[in-house]
Amino acid sequence: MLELAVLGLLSESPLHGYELRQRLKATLGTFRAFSYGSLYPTLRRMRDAGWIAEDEGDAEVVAGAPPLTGRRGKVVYKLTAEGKERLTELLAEAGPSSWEDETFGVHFAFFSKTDPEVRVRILEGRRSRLEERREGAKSGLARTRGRLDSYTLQLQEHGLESVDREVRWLTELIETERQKQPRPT
Amino acid sequence: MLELAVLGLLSESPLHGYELRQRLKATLGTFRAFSYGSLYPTLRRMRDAGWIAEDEGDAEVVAGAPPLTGRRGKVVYKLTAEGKERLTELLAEAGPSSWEDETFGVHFAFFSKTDPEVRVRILEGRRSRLEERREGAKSGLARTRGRLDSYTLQLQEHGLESVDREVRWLTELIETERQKQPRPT
DNA sequence: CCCCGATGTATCACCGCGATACATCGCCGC
DNA sequence: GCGGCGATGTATCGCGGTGATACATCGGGG
Repeated sequence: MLELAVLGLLSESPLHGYELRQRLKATLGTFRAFSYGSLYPTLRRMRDAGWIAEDEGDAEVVAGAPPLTGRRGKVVYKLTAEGKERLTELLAEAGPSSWEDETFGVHFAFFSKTDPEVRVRILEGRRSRLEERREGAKSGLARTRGRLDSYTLQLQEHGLESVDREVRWLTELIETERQKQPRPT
Repeated sequence: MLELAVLGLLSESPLHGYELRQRLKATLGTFRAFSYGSLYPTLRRMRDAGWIAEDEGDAEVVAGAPPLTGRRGKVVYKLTAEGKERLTELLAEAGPSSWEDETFGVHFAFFSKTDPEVRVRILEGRRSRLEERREGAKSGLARTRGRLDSYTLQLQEHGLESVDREVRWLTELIETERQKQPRPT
């Protein structure tokens, strides 16, 4: 969810749309881009909801000559108090929604702001989710193996390996987290 | 794109929505699911466009007693002549749209129906796309390395490895294709 | 005999994408 | 000195896909 990412980035420093998008790319890497087509509407939505506000200060930079076409100046956003609360809330979210393909990466990117215990729960949830998926695909594959042409088969197998690889990655991460958190219970 | 997948599956045998979805899962594996929320609207759209038609034959199975709530019986779809043409057209598509993350897998799943030369072009296009992405992410990473916290960094690196892995997979596939197609030019 | 899980069709609100438009700024080359 | 071009910057639109939800039927096992 874009909302979390925006909140997370703004919690470090005020930014405007363009910068936000740059940071998004730098933070999420190959994993996800987030186009302007979703950024700007989201920004508006969040401003209306009160999580973020337009930061006066250098908004007037270009405010002299060109009021043509209805003034389009740089708009800097910053986190409000409610926004900070909302961020805390979202970071604490450890349910199924934080395990999904699209969401997990965003959560992970802001793990340094997340409670250690929540971190482990998200990691484990994600892993079970992937394991389920893997088992489902495996048994499905076993059932239909003969009937599939070689390309379909290769796609399945490559997919399976990808999932497997992520499971191993997660397992390592969980291990590391546990060492940092000797005995949580 | 769902359209291609539906066309591809129906080209083998007539199916109704539920079966279609099962086949979709079996064909695409972990790669993609396609929910009913997109399947049914797409089916309707395609029927209106004339690519597919409702197959009379066992549509009347339950047609006796329960006309309550506006009869909801099993609807079997089959490919029309125009649909067959459309399928051919889509299979020949080797432009950027066939290299995208979401699209590529679908194209690949139906590679056995695709012209060998087109196969190679799609594979190569996909590979360049991924290589670009990898280089972009790499240089971005190099630029911001110090400033990133360890989680963000790990996310980036895992993503990079995933991309790299797919590139290698594609390279093998291209190799294999070339051996089947000794000298195309 | 009843309930439950599989089969089956359908809709809705929401989200994010890609294309597109438009405007300004700074710098490089001619 | 000036013209163009790439980076910076904000914004909208249509579309396709998702997840939740609703509802109905059927077969089989407790």
